[in-house]
Amino acid sequence: MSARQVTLAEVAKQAGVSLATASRVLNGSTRQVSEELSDRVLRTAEELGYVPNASAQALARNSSSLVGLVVHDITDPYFSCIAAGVTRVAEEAGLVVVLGTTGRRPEREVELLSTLRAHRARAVVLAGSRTTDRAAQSRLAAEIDAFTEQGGRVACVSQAKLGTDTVVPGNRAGARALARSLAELGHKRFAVLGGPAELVVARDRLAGFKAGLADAGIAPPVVINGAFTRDGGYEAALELLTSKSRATCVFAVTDVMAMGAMAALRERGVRVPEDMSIAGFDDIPTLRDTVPALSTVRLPLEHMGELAAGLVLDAGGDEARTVRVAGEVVLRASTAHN
Amino acid sequence: MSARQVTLAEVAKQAGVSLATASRVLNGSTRQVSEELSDRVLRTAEELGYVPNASAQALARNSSSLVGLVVHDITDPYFSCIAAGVTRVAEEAGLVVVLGTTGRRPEREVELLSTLRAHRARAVVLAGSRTTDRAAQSRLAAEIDAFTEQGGRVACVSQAKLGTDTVVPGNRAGARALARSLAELGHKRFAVLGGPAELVVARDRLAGFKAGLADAGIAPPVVINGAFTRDGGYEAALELLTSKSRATCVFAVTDVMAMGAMAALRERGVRVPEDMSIAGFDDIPTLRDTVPALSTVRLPLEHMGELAAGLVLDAGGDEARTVRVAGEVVLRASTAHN
DNA sequence: GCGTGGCGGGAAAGCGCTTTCCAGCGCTGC
DNA sequence: GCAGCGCTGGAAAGCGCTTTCCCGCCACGC
Repeated sequence: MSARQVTLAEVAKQAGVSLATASRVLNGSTRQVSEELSDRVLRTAEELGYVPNASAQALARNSSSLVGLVVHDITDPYFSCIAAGVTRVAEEAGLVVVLGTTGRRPEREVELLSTLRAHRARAVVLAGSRTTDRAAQSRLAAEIDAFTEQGGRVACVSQAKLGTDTVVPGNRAGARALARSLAELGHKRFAVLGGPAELVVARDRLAGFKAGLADAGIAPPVVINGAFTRDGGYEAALELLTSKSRATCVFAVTDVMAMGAMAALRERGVRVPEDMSIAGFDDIPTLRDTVPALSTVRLPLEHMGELAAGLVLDAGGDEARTVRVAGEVVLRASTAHN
Repeated sequence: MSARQVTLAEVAKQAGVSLATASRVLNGSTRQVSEELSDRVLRTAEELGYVPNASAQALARNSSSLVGLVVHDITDPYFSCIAAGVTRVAEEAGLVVVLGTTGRRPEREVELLSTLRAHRARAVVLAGSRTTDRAAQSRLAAEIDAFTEQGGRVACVSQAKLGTDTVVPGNRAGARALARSLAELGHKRFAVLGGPAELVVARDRLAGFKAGLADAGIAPPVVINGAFTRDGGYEAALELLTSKSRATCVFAVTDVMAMGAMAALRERGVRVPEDMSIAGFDDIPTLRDTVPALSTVRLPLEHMGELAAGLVLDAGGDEARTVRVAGEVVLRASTAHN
């Protein structure tokens, strides 16, 4: 146990070259090394099972191979899809992904960013949805500044007015298009199961949906806010049912909430789509096999993760770049004509 | 941009103390520092926005705060649940989780382990399912040895004869109990949608299921192997249907495969559970709202992640420890009396 | 023949921290 | 009164690497 790790110095000594030469061979510096020495070093390194000490490299180079990924909840398929995209790109670039979960606590996001700064992470992707809480936002902004000051790059997925690179899904436009499509099905009275009022994503989707209804000349929807989770959707749907609303179609601002809502409807004997149509947002792959199949707005989540990682990994200028990603309305069995 | 990072030396100088003292104050060494100096250091550190350089600390202490987590596919809810458990425990312990995904390629697992070794990760949780491929296993074993040699700890989730700490779900026992429960429903002819033959988890579940059927005096099931994914389940179910098997109940070795299978059945007009009962394994939370609700064997996935992280984080002896986790049969609407 | 420049190799100075070792000092015990 | 001890503070030696700087060597041109 605990045999000491093989160091570059040992490799160099064994190969009969200097530390500098060994280093140059084993990490591909700009400097040339004669083939003979190079071979010798490579061979000894192999024999000894040399693995460079990443901390030492990071220290000497003043830059690490870490990329941060901050999500609210990795079990939420929305985030795990994005995470998959980010890790794929990062791993291809030979980088290592550090996963941080916030449990939706803004202060945790700040902590994580600070930890990542301590590790001199090269970049970080913030996949959490921004809030409108001013205090939290400004602390976060300060951390982000500190992080970029230090030479790290930051990208956000979803709305962010933080001056960072951003991948922006078409929340507003997608929800608006969805509303119009649903209106075309003949529905006149709508309800929306919204997320927490301070979540920008939730607000955008709600606003977009309202706009779409307005486009179609339909009265504004009943809005019920719940947590941004399956249970939030469940509770909100129950509330909707007890409210005696006469809505015939309900839009849950995420697929996950829609699942909860459908469970609630089912329990109360409300049939989908016969008694009530329901639509979600995101088009979570794992949920595509549900019955009735959920109408939704498809977002290329994994691709969004890739895009964010791409933004954050190529140097880019000082300009904050924004990549827009469109949502595509997908009507399935959970919404019917009315 | 790129303002130089505040170092301990600057803090020390500013506070008028030595480097040693500053270090002692800011990281809580065993040594005492007078309250006066301590306060001064703390205050200056705060003022300057000092954040210790994790790489330098890791180098000096020869141990980092990184914990590796290796999974096949983070979008698979099985893994994302485990990941959630691991990250929770790690974060509580003040550690940082490095996420690696293998895409089910054994060599990638080895690579990741080597990277984690380079980073002097303190520990790693391997959540991928072991295979029976001897070559791959031995390379992995070598990497694991190298890792532990260097002082790191390794834990596996699910079967592993690699001499590491392990969290073992009751795959065999769970599947066996499930088979008996299904037999009690009156089914006589069974089919199993198994995973790839070399996956230990898949084999165990299959073996357990067979044993359970034998217990009930029922003929062995038709077995169709497919990929360990939703699509694998879908394909396998199609194959089952075209095989003209007369099974009335099918067991998919994972919930995710069961979802694919149900989709296939639905497409072919086979009603669940009227025409065919179906059961899965894992009890993935995200899938609990599906209709018909899936009968399955519940595994406390998130808790398993916590257990694995726990094993790998408390020092423990040299003994490889094993924690067994029981599966609990949960019959729901997808299985009916026959 | 000698200055020049390019090139491969090595010595050594860091990178930012931890930790050992030593110095000084105020107490205690005889 | 003094040796001895415990305690706090600082100097300095690393930790394992990268990279600058320098040196010697070998064409080459005049």
